Amino acid sequence: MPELPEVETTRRGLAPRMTGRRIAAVIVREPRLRQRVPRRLAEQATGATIRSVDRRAKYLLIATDRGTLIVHLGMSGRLWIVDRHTPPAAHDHFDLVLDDGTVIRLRDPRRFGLVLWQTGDALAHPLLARIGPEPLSLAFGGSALHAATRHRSAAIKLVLMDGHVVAGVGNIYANEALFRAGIRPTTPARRISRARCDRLAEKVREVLAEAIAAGGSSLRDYVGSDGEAGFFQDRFMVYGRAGEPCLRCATTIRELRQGQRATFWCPRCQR
DNA sequence: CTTTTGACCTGACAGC
DNA sequence: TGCTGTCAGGTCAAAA
Repeated sequence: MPELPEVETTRRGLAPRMTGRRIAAVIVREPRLRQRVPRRLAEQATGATIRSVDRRAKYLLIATDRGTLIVHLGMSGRLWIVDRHTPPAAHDHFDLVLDDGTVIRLRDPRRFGLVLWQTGDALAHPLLARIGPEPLSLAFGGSALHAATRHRSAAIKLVLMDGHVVAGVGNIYANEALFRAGIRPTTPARRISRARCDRLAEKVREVLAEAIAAGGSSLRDYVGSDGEAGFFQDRFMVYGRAGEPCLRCATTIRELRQGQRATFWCPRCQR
């Protein structure tokens, strides 16, 4: 379900409701996520006071005075606020109950998500330590992208989706950024000039920022932490539009497979 | 080191 | 209606 804009939308919805609150209870109904939910999570986290709710790539970092709860939504996860009397439904694997009665609930049918606990520096966790620069930070730009791609013969779209090159660019926004940059997704990464790296990095930032401003994209059942749907899906130029006319030049949008993921592109606008 | 492939898991949907 | 096959927003480990 969620790419970076959806995770950021979730973070923004949760942060004001969670910051400063104490964790009153931790309920694990199904520990078998991508990694097993730590057995001692409840005893470690209960009673901790939440300092902040942050994001690194697509990981949510709920920092407390005792350690950090690391949550990833995988493909189908969603983290939202429910009334404390809402009975858990199917796939509601995890609840965080706060001292004011707020319940933060994780629903994840496919169980590709994660709930982990890390004491000390959360960013030192093995899953986070080697992630590339945040796309919306100053550390990412044409210069960084150019440097990271010089020895990569793989297709630019695959490299863009490699979290060690740049954090959090998933399938939808990789497709959309490449369209905006006018770059063919199959181009070997090392063949992209510095000028085009500048342009591509700029378009990655632009499309992510626009999607965050729109509250993310609501596909299938995704909604934000407050239950509101995002609406960026209405602005897709290529994603999911195979066979339809390009919104810029009317050429038929094409589809191919790269790394077992669907790629959509306009053969005229992207070269 | 990089690249490629398969694995994890459930639900929705198309086609028969 | 039910079966089968395919696909889905992510990421990692293993093999080449």
